[in-house]
Amino acid sequence: MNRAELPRPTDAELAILQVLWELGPTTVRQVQDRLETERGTGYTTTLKLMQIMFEKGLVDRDDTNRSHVYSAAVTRQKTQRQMVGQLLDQVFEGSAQQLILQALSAKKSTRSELAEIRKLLDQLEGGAK
Amino acid sequence: MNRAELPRPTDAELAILQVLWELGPTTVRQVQDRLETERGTGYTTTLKLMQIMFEKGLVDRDDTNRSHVYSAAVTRQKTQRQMVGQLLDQVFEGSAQQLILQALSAKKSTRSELAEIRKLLDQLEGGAK
DNA sequence: TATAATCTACGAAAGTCTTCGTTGACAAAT
DNA sequence: ATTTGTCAACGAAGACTTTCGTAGATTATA
Repeated sequence: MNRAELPRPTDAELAILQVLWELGPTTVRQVQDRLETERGTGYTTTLKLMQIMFEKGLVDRDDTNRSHVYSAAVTRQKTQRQMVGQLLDQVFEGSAQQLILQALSAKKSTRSELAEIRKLLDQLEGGAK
Repeated sequence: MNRAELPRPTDAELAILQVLWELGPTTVRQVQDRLETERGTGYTTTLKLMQIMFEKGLVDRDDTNRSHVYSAAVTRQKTQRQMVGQLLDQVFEGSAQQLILQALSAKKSTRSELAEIRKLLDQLEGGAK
């Protein structure tokens, strides 16, 4: 079991992780094709970043074929937890409510989305002390 | 009205902003006294950071006295909004619900805190389409 | 007044992040 | 078989971040 704490992904690394999370195991080329439109960076930039991410342990790599196949070594959920936790410490003084308030105002939610959150609250209320 | 988009504060800058938000206008020395315990950095480091933040427009400065008095040029709320928005884009695919779910699981909330969130949902439901 | 303490300013070092050019290996096309 | 295209590897440049030492000015103290 690897319990070593992985570093927080940088901005460029997160963009790559997003693609890996969405597509599953893919080559640099596939990631690059996706990022080129939204980031406009060159192929070797993406390659280099993914190599660095491999060294950091953020991605796994299958190099049996000439085109190496990369996959995320951290789950989206774990990364979400890590970054939310840090954000709570850095700008919310640990107040989850304040964060939730900002999240709700940052992006207008539909009625059904609000209902889902309400459902979530119902579930949590069973376990809250 | 200054509508120019300010850069996202770095980690060290956020630590300083936290102090400025809490104490209001203060000197470098006061910020440093607060940060020394939790960060262990020297005085000139804090000074330099605050000078850089002034150049970036993240803080204001009153230099009428020899000890300059700094104050946050960005509100905590605005910074929260900025960082939550970015986090939503970077790791939540824009889903506020997912972020809220993680926020709730990242820090156990009490029953009364959950009730407050519920109240907030009630308010929002008036305006949701 | 002389000494010590405190402050700003400056510069630079060390680390990280992002970018890309170049090279050499390998594969595909002609 | 030669040419063309694709890939990983490497190195390095440039920007940014964080750190601190040193110098010079100002204030406080002895």
